Amino acid sequence: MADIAQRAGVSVSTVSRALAGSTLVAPEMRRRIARIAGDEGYVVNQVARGLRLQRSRQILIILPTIANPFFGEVVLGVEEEAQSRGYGVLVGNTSGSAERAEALGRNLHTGAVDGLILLMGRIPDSLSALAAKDRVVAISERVHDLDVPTVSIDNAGAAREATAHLLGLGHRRIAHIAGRPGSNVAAQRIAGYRAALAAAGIAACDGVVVDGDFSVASGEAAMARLLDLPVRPTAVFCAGDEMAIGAINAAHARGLRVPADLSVVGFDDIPFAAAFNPRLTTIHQPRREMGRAAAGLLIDHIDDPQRPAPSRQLPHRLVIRASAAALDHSPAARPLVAPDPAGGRGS
Amino acid sequence: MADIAQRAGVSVSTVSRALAGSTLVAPEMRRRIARIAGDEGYVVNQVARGLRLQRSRQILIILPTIANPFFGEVVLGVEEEAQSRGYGVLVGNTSGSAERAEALGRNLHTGAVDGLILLMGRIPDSLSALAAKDRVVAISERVHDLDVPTVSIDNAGAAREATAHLLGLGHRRIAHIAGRPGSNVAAQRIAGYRAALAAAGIAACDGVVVDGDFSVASGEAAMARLLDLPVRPTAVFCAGDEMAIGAINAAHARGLRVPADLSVVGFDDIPFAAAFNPRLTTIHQPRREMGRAAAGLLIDHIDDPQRPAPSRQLPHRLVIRASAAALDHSPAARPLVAPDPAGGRGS
DNA sequence: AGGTAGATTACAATCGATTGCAAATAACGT
DNA sequence: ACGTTATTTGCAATCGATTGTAATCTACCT
Repeated sequence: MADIAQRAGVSVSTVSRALAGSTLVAPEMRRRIARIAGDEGYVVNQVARGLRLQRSRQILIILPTIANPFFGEVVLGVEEEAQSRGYGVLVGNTSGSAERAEALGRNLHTGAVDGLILLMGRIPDSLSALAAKDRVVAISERVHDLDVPTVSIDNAGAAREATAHLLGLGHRRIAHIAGRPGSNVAAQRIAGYRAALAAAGIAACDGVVVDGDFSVASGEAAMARLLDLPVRPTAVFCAGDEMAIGAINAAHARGLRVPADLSVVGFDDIPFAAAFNPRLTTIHQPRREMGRAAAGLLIDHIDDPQRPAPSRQLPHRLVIRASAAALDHSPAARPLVAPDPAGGRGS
Repeated sequence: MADIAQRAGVSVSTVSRALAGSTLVAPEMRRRIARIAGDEGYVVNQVARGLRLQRSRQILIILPTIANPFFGEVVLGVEEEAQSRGYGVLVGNTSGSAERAEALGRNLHTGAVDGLILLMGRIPDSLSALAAKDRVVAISERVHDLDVPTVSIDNAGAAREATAHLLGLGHRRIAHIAGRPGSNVAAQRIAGYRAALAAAGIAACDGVVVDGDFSVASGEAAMARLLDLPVRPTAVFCAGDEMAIGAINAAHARGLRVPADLSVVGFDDIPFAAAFNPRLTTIHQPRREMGRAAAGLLIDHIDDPQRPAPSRQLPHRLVIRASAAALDHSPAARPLVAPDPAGGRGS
């Protein structure tokens, strides 16, 4: 910038004002400076600017792993909203490391970013202190039991709806493969599942809940355990699509057909849910909208710290595809080991 | 920091040195300052620090979309290496917007980050100038025809291997669903596919190439076109797993069984490749290693700008699973519209 | 011609760290 | 007791911007 100032024969303050489009600098001079800056390939140093202004116009999304397909579109939504309001978005991956989460969170204190969006429920205590403060909003998972504004869906209601769908198809022995113990949303989905069974007057002992951790492998393992039960469930509601996929694969491995022998309902409607075979019946979360809403809340609050960010709940939707079907009461149904007429499955 | 200095009755320079662990400050004083800093909950302002030192110890990964499952583990690899060398990692999503890509790239100039890792081949011209410079490495896709150090696999060789696998299973009419036109890796994979056919003495006209764009939908559309051909291919090699999944779904929609009626080989070995039904035979890319290697190259170069970063090629691996099988020569095979004995597919 | 409002531009402080060099203090030998 | 060296600490400049206030300049009015 000093370069440009010298070139234009003015002081750096004038250059700064000219580049900022201030009316305090003569229009002709403004054009001249803009031209020189262009020629020089000058770009303002955001670090210096950030130091002076004490803000970066950047927000940071912290998530456990970028590999989780649920997050992709959430990030997109955040970016749409942020961009339209002049903010940039960065994504930080903790890989489950508390240390890394802490390092990322520090970016808020150090002025590198103006706000934080958390896509995880478990955060190190050092971050709690931070999150309790300000300029932080969460998506999907409530952060511990902190009072962080959260954008989510009605997880219990959605789980109730998913289970009711299965009940409506005639199923009575409906199992549940739950999310990671300790997760808030996992608990809410269990509660919704139980509520639906109770509302249908089904005894608790006919409902079976097995814990998973949202991964394909955990769904497979959980399903294997369910299939070993003396009296096998005819349907299973999974707290995540990956676990539903794992469950279906486990059923296939036993020669069971989905949905003919076993109905499966997932949760999240991840991008692959519609491409999987069979196509997954699942609860759709408005991921992009959730991202937008969270970014909106956060930026509102950054731009006007007076206004506290409220929590928001967005509508979900049951998407009926092909992995859950009406219960077949014929005696041939539900064989212990189903024949596999297609012959092409598994290996 | 001034606070701490006052509290400890020393100057800020002493505090700075104490916190940096300099031997120039008395051990006792160092402990005292560390304690006070801890009590105050002080964290150094990285923006100010970055301005003074002209480096941030952060690197930025720029990718087209975080939703692409290929990238997840690459990012993990980058993070592992970066963390072990004292660098932080941020991820920037362009969503295909050149404007956003440019804004992200500027972070290098402005000192917000010390280096860039590009996971995309197409970058705006404004970024080209930048990329041509320094402190930039690419993964997988070569950047335009710029001389940016690149970490990749032997795409042509891998494609040749995949096609040879199909040839080895007895297939002769092998189609190819290619990646996005203009993509470097797509072109290399086409070349490898052609080379394999040529080496097997198969006339070019028996090879059919249809363009896709790496998405599930494009694979589905491409396969539909291939199945409309007067003489249908018995196998297809897809330049990406998502397209392979789309192709398989298109085949199912026509009542064809995979691999009984159609063999499919993918590319990338994305996380879902093993969970899909049928499990995908595909080329595995060492994603995590690629991330590590790229980060290593970049940081080597940042830490010692003398040393130019070389390109590196990592080994790939053909993973044989269940989506490709030996060609069935029986007359019943390859019906125009296959019966669907399982009855549970599609909807 | 003198004065003044209005338009431009420059000066200098500031953001929060780091660091070379000078200054102060302590320890020690003679 | 004094000079010398070793150890600590402080001063002040620096990184690259922004901005309140002062200074300068222009032009116009009387």
